[in-house]
Amino acid sequence: MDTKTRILKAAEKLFAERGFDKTTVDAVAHNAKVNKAMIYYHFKNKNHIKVALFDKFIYEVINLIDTSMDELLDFQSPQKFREFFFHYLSFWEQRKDVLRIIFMESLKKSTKESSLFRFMDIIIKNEEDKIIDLLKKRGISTDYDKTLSLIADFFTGLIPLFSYTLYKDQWMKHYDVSENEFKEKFFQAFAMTHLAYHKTMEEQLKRKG
Amino acid sequence: MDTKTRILKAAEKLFAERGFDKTTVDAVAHNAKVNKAMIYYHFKNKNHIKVALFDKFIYEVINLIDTSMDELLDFQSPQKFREFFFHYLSFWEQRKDVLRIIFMESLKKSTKESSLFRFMDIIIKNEEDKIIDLLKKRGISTDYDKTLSLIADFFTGLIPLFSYTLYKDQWMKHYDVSENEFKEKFFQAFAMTHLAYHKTMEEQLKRKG
Amino acid sequence: MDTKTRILKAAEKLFAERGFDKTTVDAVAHNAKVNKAMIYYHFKNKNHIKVALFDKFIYEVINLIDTSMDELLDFQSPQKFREFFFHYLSFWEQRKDVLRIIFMESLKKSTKESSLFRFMDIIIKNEEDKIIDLLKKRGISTDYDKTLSLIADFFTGLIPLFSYTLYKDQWMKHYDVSENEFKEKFFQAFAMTHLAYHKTMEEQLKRKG
Amino acid sequence: MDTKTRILKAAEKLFAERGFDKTTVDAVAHNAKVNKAMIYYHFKNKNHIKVALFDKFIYEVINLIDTSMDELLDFQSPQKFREFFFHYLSFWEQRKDVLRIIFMESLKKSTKESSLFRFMDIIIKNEEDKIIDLLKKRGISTDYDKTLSLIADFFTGLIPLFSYTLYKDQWMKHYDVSENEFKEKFFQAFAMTHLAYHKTMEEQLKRKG
DNA sequence: CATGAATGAGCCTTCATTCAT
DNA sequence: AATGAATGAAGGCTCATTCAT
Repeated sequence: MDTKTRILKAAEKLFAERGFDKTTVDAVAHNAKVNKAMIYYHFKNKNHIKVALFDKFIYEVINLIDTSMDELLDFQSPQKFREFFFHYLSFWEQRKDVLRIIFMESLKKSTKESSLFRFMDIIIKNEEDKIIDLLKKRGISTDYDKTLSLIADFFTGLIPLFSYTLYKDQWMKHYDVSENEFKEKFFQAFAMTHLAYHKTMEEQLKRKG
Repeated sequence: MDTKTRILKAAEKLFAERGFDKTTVDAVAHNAKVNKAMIYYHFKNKNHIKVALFDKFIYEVINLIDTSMDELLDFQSPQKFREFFFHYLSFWEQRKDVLRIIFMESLKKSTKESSLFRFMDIIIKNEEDKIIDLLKKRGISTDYDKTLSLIADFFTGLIPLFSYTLYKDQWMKHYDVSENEFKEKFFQAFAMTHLAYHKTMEEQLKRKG
Repeated sequence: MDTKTRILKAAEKLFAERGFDKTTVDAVAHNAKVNKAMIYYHFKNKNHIKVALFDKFIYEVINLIDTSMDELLDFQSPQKFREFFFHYLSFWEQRKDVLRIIFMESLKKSTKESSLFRFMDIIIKNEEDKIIDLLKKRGISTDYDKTLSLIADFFTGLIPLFSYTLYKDQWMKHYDVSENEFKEKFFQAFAMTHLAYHKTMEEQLKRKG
Repeated sequence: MDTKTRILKAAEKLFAERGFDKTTVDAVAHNAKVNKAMIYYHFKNKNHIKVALFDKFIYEVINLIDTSMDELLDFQSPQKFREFFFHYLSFWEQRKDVLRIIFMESLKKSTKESSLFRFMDIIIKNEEDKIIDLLKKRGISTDYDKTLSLIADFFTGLIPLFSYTLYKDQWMKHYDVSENEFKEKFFQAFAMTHLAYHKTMEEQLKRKG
């Protein structure tokens, strides 16, 4: 693994652990087994490590969508949706550290970091496209409220999903729940809520023609 | 306003703005128009300001529940639920700065801060009690899955609600949506999802007896 | 001596010794027997120490002029001129360290430091005023070339004087000349050159009426 | 232009601009469009670049004297002196960057750099020789005060000349004087002062026999 | 000759915390 | 309760110099 990658790996780990501001460049260097000056050889400054981390993440998200998300979205078949859901979840679980950093940074009122919206946009846009395709295929109207859909996807779809990923460990420990039970019941809750939204939407559209 | 309160106010504002770690004690002192040493007269150290902030918040949450949340929860009457929802929301919007800080801190993997769970517990416990009361009053079984309920309340109820509060400004700006439209549609989305969960639950229990 | 003064004294000494850029804030702190952080308590940054130094110097120059330079300029009486000259010189010799710093900094092409001109202006302006007074008193025309006078005062009056002050030690050592001989002969040289200029000027003006 | 020359050119430019200490080897490398390590291939260290620069300069000064300063010094003919003066000046103006560096460095109290004296010596020595030749040719005594002559040449001859060169740009800008006026009047001032010295000297010697 | 990467020491600046009054 | 000054320990960043290729 080359120096730059080692630095990014270490930074990701430490930023997620302690937060960006509490992580020292020294610590990153040490953790990456790299001379501190090397960090400034590869990155303009501490902030730029974060930027690089986020850029790389966005790139991976785009890749995920391009390579493995074809035809996966099917609310009709419970079995297929289940598969898709857990596959999707596992991707975010693998990137939970970057997710964590993005959320931490996006929570600062003073943030100029728009990475949260940058990648949320990508995902939602993709989902929207899929849904419109689906509706068209089934001969259903696509004349739905885009803003409502956006809000629902963001706050009742993605946010719960990411929160699950980010608070999973703390949650299991605090409520003394096993991973399997947690996973299974979160899926049930998610299906009962966000999925309910998609079904309601579809029915409304069907009635329209 | 006395010194201690001024310090807490300033800290709340700045922590929310820049994050706890990026906020200097100097800045807090300056913003509170207080000599820096006074901060150490009133608080053991920087971390204790945060602790005091969180404690005060928990206290307020308990107060909210004790004083103004009687009989408000009624999923049967849409009008009443609507009222309750916005009343409830306005409380969180008033405390959004502390909420922001709590979430930021709770996202750190290394956090020993349990404030998020501390106050989530209070709210969920309260809601549970209300629901059980309601079920009993209607003669419905109270034999529901506690863990599932907890998960649903946490991830599909409170988390979307708080996220709405915390990302509201960024959201409106990024998607160029007016506050009224945003508010109204968020309510719709929330009703379609989390409320759907409560209804499904109730029906299941009714069948049980 | 208070902290701020100690810092300035130490900075003056070290900047003159090693140059501004080669002097570390650590060294200043150490030399002033002050905690390094105190420097940043009293001065915004390293550069501001220099600024404060220069400002103080300008202030002293103004003071010198206001308090002790009345009626001293008299090219007619060799004895009086001699006295004046050495008195004047001794002032600059006392401030040679700041002078040295000002010259070093002003030599940088990229300098935004105008301190050299700031204080040269003050001195030249003062000298001009004196000369005009003198000429008027003697009923001589004051219609002389201001720019020429400025150039002459600057490059053949002040610059040699300051250079003498600044290179004195190196000079004596390099050419193995005693202080007395050096002083005396520099005076002779100065009298033969810059004084010659003043005399030539006066004669020309006399002829004009 | 070969690498070594490019490095020297870049160093000269940057040292003059920012000062030796404020110039980084990186900047020199970048400016010379040379890999940083190449600098250490050609020069022992940063300081040696300066040394090389000064050595080259001394060499050029010697060359100047050897090739183009024969019989130029003639205080008798104003026209000839004028020509000589501006020719001489133009040489220094071409080397103003090195001159600037030499002066900056020589001003440091702690300097071990003797380059200023090294090249001043060469020039003064040369001038002295010329003058002695001249005096002999005219049958005038050569029994003059060497130290006085040295001091006069240094502080009222060369120093004003170099100062003119080094402060020219700042001066013109600060006092809003055109280059032509500045040049012409500086010559006048110089003639009235330093030239006056030479004339006085000669007269004194003539009287001696 | 040439280059990209590496290194250790050090520099300016900041910060949480304390002290004397 | 209040304040200005002080302190030690970092923290981010830079720099001269070197190495491997």
